[in-house]
Amino acid sequence: MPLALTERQRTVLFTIVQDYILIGEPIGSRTVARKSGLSLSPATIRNVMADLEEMGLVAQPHASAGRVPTDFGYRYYVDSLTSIPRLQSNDLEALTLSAPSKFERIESLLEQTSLLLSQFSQHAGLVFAPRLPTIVFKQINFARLEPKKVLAVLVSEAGMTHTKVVELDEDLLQDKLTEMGNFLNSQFEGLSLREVRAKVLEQMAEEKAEYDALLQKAMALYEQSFGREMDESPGEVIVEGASNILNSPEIQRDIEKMRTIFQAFEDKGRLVRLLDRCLTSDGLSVFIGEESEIEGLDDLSVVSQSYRMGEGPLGAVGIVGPKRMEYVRVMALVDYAAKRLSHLLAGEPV
Amino acid sequence: MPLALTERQRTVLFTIVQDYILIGEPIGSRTVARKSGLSLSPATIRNVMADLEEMGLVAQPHASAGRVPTDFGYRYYVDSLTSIPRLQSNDLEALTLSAPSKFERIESLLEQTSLLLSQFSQHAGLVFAPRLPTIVFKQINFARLEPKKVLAVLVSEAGMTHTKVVELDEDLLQDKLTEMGNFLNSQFEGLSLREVRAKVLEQMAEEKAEYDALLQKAMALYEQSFGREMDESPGEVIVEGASNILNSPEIQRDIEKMRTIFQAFEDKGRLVRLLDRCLTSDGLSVFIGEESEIEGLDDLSVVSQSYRMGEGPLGAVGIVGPKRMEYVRVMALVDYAAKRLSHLLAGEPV
DNA sequence: GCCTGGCACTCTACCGTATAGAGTGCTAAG
DNA sequence: CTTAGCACTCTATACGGTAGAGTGCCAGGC
Repeated sequence: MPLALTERQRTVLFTIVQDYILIGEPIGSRTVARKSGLSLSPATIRNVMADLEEMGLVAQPHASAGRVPTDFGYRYYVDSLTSIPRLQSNDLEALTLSAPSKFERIESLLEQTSLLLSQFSQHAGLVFAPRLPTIVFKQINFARLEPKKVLAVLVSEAGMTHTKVVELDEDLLQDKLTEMGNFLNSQFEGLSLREVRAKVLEQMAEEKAEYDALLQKAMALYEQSFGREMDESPGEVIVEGASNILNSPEIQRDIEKMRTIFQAFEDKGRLVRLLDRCLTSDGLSVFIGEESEIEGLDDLSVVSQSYRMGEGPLGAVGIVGPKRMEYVRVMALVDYAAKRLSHLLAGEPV
Repeated sequence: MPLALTERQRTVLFTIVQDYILIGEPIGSRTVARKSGLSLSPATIRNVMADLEEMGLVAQPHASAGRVPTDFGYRYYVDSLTSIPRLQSNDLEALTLSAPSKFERIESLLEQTSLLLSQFSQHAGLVFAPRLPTIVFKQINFARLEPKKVLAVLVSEAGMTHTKVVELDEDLLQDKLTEMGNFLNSQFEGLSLREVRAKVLEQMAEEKAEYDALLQKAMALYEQSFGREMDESPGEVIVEGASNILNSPEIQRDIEKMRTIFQAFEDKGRLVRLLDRCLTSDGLSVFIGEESEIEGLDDLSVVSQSYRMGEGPLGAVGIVGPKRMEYVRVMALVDYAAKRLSHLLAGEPV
């Protein structure tokens, strides 16, 4: 049910939301009367506000205070934005100046993106690194660290590396390892790791005779290094500017809440659950309060957008801040950052 | 000047320090009289305390409060420990149960170590990853990402990888790149990156004719990827459990201080400066308050110890917490973690 | 000469009260 | 339907008084 509001009710609601985002204190009828442009008296506004409260869109912290938007109120406000906001020209200018236009390490590019988001929004920046199954195989190398102990290094198309130390039953010399690497490279280049995995399992199930022993072992070695990893790997999250959370007064009041929030930021495994929800929705996602379903973030909002390389989405970028964040600006920032990141990864100029 | 205290003064000071660490509130003469074992009256203790105050070892928050140790007081206390404390048996037991005894990725081993330190100390855990010049060359590989764009992947003896995207003047095919990698591997294996660098510069200065063109290019490619990096690279720091800082009441009172602390944790570049000081001292280091000379950590203490692989120290582990941390236990924890890490890296059983 | 009990003093933390201010809901009149 | 007016409620702030903890100092005792 889309919940129909009259024009007047919408205006009052939006005035409350926008002013509360700006001021941070409950908004009274007097203020709304002045700022809404409705030329109505505070008394009339009060009646409208009572209606909005009954619908669950606003609430009062205590009996004689002004109104504050509820989660539902924010949701209605955000849903009313018909298109993804564009950046203001001053933001755009500042961003083109300070955002990186090339990179030497993809990991630091992701980190810089997170940092940039946090600096421009004054909230916490969030970047989900590409997850193992979605990345595209470029090259694999093995290095013999000790007898029977090998380091597998996988390079993705985007230029990220993933490593794993593997213990072997037999001791393989570096020459053999290099040969195995070359073989795997010839077989797998350009496939996603999901596809690689399927191919490996298929080959291993087939007649052993088809390949010679070494190549069979190469397959097994790959499976041992990255095959299983794919199911378990929690994925990486890069959080920057978490301390900005301390700026918002509603958090400052409650130390216990602060602790929970910082713990949530530290527990990457928990955060990653957001990634899936963002990737499936395949657009700009806004999670208000408990909508994120992440323990500890129930007093915050998350805005995120996926970035891509080639066909599929790789990961996502986002901003975490208080529920009274400037949604319009933050949404524009996140969307811009995701698009820019996608371009950079594809090697296109920005 | 070693500052000579009478036996009685030492006892009173230590009682104040230990009790304040335990309780967190200013300690009065009455309490000291009871707990010090000195069988003196509070009045006498008060005289001793006045002496200690004059020497700058203790202070009163306000005129009619008990005494609190000053930074200097903590320093005297820590310096009085003649040897590095050993772990209590219950800690040792719990640690052997929950500490990892093998690892699949060195990066996650470092992370787990940081996490372990934070969990056992209830403060923030700190791990400085090995820095570029100190690591030992194992293997290098090049992957051609796009025309004229190559990813260099360096594997260290310990099994860490370092990557860099390099833009080339000419387009080199993967075959050539592989050949270049093999050549560099044959030249450099087992050298520290500092030594590698010296060798590269030396070779490049020599007669160009000595090597053929490709190998000359290989040297240049190495220099371009990791040569310069060595001077600039800020080094990596892994902080876990920063939210534990919120446990200490003296921090909770001052939101502004909290923000500064969290910002310090986020600014890895600033933290890394501690590493140098810890490596040069080459033992267990304790920085009390401003001694760390890190902006934002002036109300905290840092305990750290270096870990090693082979001859030289690689990096350091540590704990950051309030000045009234349990120094004895924390020092034992940090020392144990560093030793254990060194063993694991060397492939020895623990 | 050192130690100790006693005492006056100081400072904080806490509690209750009073007050100003903001904002509401309701009612009655335009 | 709108609005002015009014009584009511709740918060935040300031103020004063009190209990408690701890100190410094002094005078007397071992």
